[in-house]
Amino acid sequence: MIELFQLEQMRAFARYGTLSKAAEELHMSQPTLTRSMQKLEAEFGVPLFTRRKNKLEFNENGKLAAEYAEKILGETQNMLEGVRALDRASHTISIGSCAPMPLIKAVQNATRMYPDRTVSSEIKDCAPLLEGLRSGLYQIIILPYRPEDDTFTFRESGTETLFFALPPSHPFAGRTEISMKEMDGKNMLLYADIGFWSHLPREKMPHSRFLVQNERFALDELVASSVLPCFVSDITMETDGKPENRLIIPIRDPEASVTYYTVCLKKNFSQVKKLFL
Amino acid sequence: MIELFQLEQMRAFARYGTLSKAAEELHMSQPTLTRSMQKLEAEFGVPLFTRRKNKLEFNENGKLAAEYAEKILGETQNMLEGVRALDRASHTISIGSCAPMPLIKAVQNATRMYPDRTVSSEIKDCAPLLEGLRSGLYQIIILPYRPEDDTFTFRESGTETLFFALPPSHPFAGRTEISMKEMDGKNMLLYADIGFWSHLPREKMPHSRFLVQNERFALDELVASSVLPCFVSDITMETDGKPENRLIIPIRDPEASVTYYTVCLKKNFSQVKKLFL
DNA sequence: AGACCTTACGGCCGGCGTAACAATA
DNA sequence: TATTGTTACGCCGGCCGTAAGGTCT
Repeated sequence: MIELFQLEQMRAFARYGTLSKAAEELHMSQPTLTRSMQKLEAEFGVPLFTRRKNKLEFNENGKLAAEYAEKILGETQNMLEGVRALDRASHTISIGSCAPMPLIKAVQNATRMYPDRTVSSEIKDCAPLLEGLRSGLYQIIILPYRPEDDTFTFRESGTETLFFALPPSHPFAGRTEISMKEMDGKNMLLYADIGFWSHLPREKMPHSRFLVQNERFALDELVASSVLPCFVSDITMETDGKPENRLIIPIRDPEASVTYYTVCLKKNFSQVKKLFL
Repeated sequence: MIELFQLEQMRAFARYGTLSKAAEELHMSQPTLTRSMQKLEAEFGVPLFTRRKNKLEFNENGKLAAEYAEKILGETQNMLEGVRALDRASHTISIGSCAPMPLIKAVQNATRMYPDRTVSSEIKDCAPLLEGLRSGLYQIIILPYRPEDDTFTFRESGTETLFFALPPSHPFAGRTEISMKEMDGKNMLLYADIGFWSHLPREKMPHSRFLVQNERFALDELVASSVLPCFVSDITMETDGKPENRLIIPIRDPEASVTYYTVCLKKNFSQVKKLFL
């Protein structure tokens, strides 16, 4: 029976041109390779080589065989990688979210429910989240709205409400409510990784400029040491506390308050129901 | 390293459901198969089976691996068959012809020139001959006209002229020449395997009915024992002789005389030039 | 002389089958 | 009790590397 190792030897010969070189690359003795190729030829039952006294070359049969060998070895590699990837995926819980705050809770929950699995997570816009859920990239995703598609199962999983955090010196500091339109044109501090939240201010406050901070630390420093307004939410305040010297003013726009939904494929619900808070 | 034999064992297990059955089918002991699958699993580095005390089953990894195995083994089979087919083709000279008479000479010549090769031949219409030549199905073909395409090399290789063979009692028996149109409506004996020749009478004599004989013997018998006209050619008369009690009358139509051309792919000419008469 | 392929020889390891054991239905 | 899968054990064959031989550049 032909074996993969022989095909690998044949490939090495095809690549390096001589048995000597190939044997060296394969870390085996050259006579061993000679015998192995003879055996391979015998298994095919047709000549694969032209033999001149001290020169071995593929004939047409051999060239064709080598092409097939390349393909078969490639497919074998695919098999190994594919199966290992599947195994890995089955030990990983992958969570996608539209925003960071609900994700934190979801990851905590997943880690508690499946302590022996790896939990990976990422923040994306809603469209790629839905696509990723369909393709199996995520086991569950967190959206800021109810999904319509009935291939999904979902459950409400909390709300988040946005506020302006203004310095006491701000003209609007005394207000009980502010609309985003009123704040349009005012420059603001903004944290980079806020998922779908990043769309809202840019849409409603097109004349404002947002000083986007990639580092949490940098943002906190600037909030503390500047009078630039920024956003907070009820959840960030619950976890990180209210910023010092800031007044928290509700936002009138209804979009400032969202309900999150944890979503999975209906067919996978039984496997992932423990992930639903 | 994973070996094909292991993939075959895996496939057998996938097909027969238990190691015992699979081992039996593979003509090996069952403990051997147990060990082999353990080793395979180790080589993947991930579990492929769920083990209950006396039940072995594929898990999801194993199912995926088995799919790949199927594919790889199939490709291996293709390799064997493909290479063997190529080898066989390289030992075979395949000749296609539009008509039987020039083919006889061509086959004789090929057998003489390449006594160690198998010569295979077939009669087809011109279109499939040209296609077959392009696709490598034939090394050379014989056409009744010069090919135009300049990827071909050709050489004139004889002519063939058709005649009517009439019984002495036939009204036209005294003529020195007859056109096919004059014979239209008269029923005739016709041999089946005459290649492109079979088109000509049907075209020029649409009102005649042709009593097609598949057997050479039957045709000869009928020619001898009936007064039905039939066709002969200069070549058939050269090899088989003139039919008894028949008058050979030339056909006026120019299509009754053709020149044959032996054709090969230009790029193959050096390999097959010995086949050109 | 150096590079290359093939054949000869002897050691050794890996895989095989038998046997024994454990669990299930 | 019959079937199935796993482990233990000892044997044997096949594969390997070394060595030697022959050919070509």
